[in-house]
Amino acid sequence: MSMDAVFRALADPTRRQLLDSLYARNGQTLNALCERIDMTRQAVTKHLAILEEANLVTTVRRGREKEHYLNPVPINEIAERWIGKFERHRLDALSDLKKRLEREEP
Amino acid sequence: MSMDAVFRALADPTRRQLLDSLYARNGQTLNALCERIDMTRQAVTKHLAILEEANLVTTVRRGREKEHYLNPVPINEIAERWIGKFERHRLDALSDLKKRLEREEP
DNA sequence: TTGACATGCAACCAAATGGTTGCATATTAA
DNA sequence: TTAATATGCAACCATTTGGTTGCATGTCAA
Repeated sequence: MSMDAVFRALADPTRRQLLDSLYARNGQTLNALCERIDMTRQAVTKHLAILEEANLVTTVRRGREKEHYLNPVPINEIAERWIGKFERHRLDALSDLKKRLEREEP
Repeated sequence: MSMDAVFRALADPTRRQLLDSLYARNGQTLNALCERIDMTRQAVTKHLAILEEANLVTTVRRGREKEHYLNPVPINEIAERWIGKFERHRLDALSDLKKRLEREEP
């Protein structure tokens, strides 16, 4: 699996939306994924193909349907590339704090 | 800072190389960054502008030079988007194991 | 002050990208 | 078997992207 394909795949907002959709409900079919996106089915198919090639999505054929599953491994490798392990814990803590404050303040 | 800009910035291999370069040695000037890349200075300038817009790189003007610094915060946010906190620890452990095996085996 | 050095800006071009339409194939259910 | 459903493939097009060249501006050092 080339990291190049992963980054290219993540570059498009529609493809990120697809990942979000699968993160919310894993194993959706092509038609199910299309419903939430204002775009032809063929366009969505292309996006899914790119996500599959990047190994961010895995598919299982089930009869005439095709189920899509999110694979988080490549995303984790991105973080590991530019964030030292020690620093990462610090950033996570910071991010947690920020979220907690956002929930309380407004 | 829009996540859209971050993903777009990371999509290009040259820009990722620039981040790698800054991860190795922070605070490099434009000319220093150009040395390792087979491309005109103007092209590199454009790439750095995109990284800056995504807030992945911060710059400090120092006389006639401009120093570039890596900002890891947006990268951490990517990981947090699609990886649950619990799952992330599991993935990190897995990744660690894999790295250790790779070091021993060959 | 003046020449060399470091960076900035803009016009231009080829290639990649994201979308469309049209048609083909395969599976399920009546 | 046949009609409806679910997906696949290919040609085509507008826009974006990544690179170039050429010239302008600003700063340091002799």
